[in-house]
Amino acid sequence: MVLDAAAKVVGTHGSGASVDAIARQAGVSKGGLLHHFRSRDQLLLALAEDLAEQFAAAVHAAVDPRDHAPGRLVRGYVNATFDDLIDGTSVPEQVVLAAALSTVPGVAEVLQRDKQRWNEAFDADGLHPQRALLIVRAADGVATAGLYEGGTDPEELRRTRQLLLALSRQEGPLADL
Amino acid sequence: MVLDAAAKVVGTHGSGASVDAIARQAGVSKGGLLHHFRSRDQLLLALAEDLAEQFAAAVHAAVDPRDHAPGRLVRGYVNATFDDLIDGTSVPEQVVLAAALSTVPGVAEVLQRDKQRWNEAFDADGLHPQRALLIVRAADGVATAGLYEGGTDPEELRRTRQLLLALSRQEGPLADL
DNA sequence: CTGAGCAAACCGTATGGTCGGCTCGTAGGA
DNA sequence: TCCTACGAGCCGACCATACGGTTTGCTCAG
Repeated sequence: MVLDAAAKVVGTHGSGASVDAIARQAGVSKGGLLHHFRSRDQLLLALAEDLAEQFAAAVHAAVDPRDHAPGRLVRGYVNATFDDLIDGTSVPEQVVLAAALSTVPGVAEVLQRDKQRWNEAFDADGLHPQRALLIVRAADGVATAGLYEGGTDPEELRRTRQLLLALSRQEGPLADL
Repeated sequence: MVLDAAAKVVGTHGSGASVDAIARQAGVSKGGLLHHFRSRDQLLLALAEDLAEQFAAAVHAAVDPRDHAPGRLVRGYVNATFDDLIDGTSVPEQVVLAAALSTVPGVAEVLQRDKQRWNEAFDADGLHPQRALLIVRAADGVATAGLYEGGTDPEELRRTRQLLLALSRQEGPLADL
């Protein structure tokens, strides 16, 4: 798809990626590309929305259908994040993309709305809010950190994932830890 | 300073910020700016290095000199992150910058080396490695998340900070939480 | 007098966006 | 069934502008 090509180019060349470059990667001409997206900014905006959608789909796909305990969405979030972090590179790519795109007009609002939706979903997930927040933020942090290195130790990733999952299976506040 | 101006422009306009724009923000001409930095890429590289340095200085300044217990550096890291997250906006800005710059040739290596140094420093901090990792990644995640919203609830930030600090004052593995 | 610091004009190139035209699938009339 | 008209999708040439980097020359401290 066109947006996949855009994601690849923006991921490697930053938010300043040229329409030419994206079009070439997508196998179309610049004129053809701008026939679908009125302008470069609209293209990047569509990319941001697609990104958020893709990640949400990955999370919901990672939720265990047999899991009905509180925190199931949090566990899906953690698993989706770490899955892509271990064998693919798509999540860190998404982090770069989100950050790179955050300077494009309109994208900040999209990301903000998306984050708001996540917060509400976590609130409805049954876990103590602070506990859910800590777990999700830690997963975010691991994904962000995964950006800067050639690849984190897979064994460490596995342990961290297990720890976060274990934390999500307890309830109540974290204050007494 | 010139790099501060560069940080501001790159933070708002992305890694594609023009030399002109940075020069104007810094109050010098493009020619004058390129007199100090051979090229645009060198300027952005210097910016990345300065960024890493500034953050490291903030962390070390946030370490309580009377604190000699294991995890003191982790606590400094947490405090530095949350301090800037609450009253300034410089840390989220640093996150945007790091991500935006990560596509600039050479910057990825700088950030990677910096991250490696942090890992070593945390290893020498006396805390159980997995515990330190969780705390630091959670702080990173909170900083990253702070990007997308107009501002997280300060009270929630305060509580999260206290939680992370409390976690850093216990020792041993986290498995039994 | 000299050289560092800076400004401004300048150059070739790359960019975002527009435009005329080409191709082809298809609706519809005979 | 055949022919025609049409419109969506796409291409490649084109234009004005903005870009990175170089060069020239001014200013002023030592």
